[in-house]
Amino acid sequence: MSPKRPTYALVDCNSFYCSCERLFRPELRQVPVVVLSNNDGCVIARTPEAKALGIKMGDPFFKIRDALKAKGVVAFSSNYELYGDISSRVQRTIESLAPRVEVYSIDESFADLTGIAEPLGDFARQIQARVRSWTGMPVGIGIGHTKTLAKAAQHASKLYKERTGGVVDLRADHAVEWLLKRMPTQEVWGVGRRISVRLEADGVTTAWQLANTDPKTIRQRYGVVLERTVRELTGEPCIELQEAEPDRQAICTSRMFGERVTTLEAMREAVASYMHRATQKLRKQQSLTAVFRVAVLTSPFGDGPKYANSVMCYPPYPTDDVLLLTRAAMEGLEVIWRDGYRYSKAEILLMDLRKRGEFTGDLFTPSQPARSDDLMRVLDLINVKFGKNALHSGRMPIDATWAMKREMMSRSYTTSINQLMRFKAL
DNA sequence: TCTGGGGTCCTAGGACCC
DNA sequence: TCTGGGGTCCTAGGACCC
Repeated sequence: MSPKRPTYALVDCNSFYCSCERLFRPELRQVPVVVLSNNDGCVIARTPEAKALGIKMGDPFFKIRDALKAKGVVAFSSNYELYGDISSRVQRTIESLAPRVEVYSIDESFADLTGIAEPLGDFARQIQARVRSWTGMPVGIGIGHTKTLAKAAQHASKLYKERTGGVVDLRADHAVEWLLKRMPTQEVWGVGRRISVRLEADGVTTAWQLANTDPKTIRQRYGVVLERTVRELTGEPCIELQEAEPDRQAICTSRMFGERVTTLEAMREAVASYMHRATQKLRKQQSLTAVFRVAVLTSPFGDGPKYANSVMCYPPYPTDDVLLLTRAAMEGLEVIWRDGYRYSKAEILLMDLRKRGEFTGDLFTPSQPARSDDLMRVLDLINVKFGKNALHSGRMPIDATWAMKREMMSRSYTTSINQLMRFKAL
């Protein structure tokens, strides 16, 4: 084995959202905890204790509310401000030890361990211990020669936590074989429900069988994505580490309402609010949008009349000006709005994003005037200083009737001076 | 009453061009 | 009788991820 052979670690926070809540509620360490989606809709994170009680991902909260209470499960509304801040602390801690890190999601990072001194198992335990001591977050770590194998190793570290202490080194061939033989295809990174059903019909049920199919045949029957997965399972790297986070190609803000919207006026407020949020993300990555889409939808559930429609809107020039975009969105909304429905959701999708400067105006296509730039700069400065929604367009309400329901939300302990943790001396 | 949100990549097919 | 071929761009839809 060449010492240069690529080696990756996947660092994964255990039940991330739930663990964030537990950080500031130590009395819940042994108590089953779940975190709910927006509007307290359904379960999106569970501690092992909650899993053991049979609570499933996606269980609608209103159906299991009483059962949760009876079993002593504590439920939280999702608090993304808190999770986002804890996440960046964990990432910075990992980066203090590993030179090259890809932030893969809010609770997972890949680290490139190529060339790091053996034993790597000890190095991984060092990361684990430092994250625990600096942030309080428990993490599991998997090591492999490809990202897909590192993922599989991390999966095993969770499954066999007692034996492994949450660190699995899956570089040896016999270890790979042992694990993949016990791993259903659907647990493999990149194999979802649809593909696993088709694979099963082809007689492939374990990751080991998948690793031993002919990649060319897989490409023909399933496409290049699965082919890469197969190669990665055999130890051939096909997916590289992405250190720099690429700019988004589309920015979407869509949310269910806390209660149904039935008037155009309320829908205008909602669309303006979503545009406010979407353009903040847009300006953060310093892009301009040339086309966007506004959509309104009724709930797919229940037996009320259903309606969903969307419209593409074209601002006069690529822009990040929330006022201009909000006006255009209001015109678009007029086109698709129909009275008589109980709307459950609206959506803003900013598309055709361009970097500033990439777009060159000419005589006939103007570009954004400097006063818009100035105004947006001031808007963002004020909102950084006084909170995300301190300054906003007049269309956006201060207190909306349709706002998200979050009845069980914890404090923003780490990001708001008014919500710090409090102690009482006895 | 009440069922998440935000992304990515790939492919197929149509329009259009020379 | 015989009815091109290759390229690009765009869009819609499907699959996946957390």
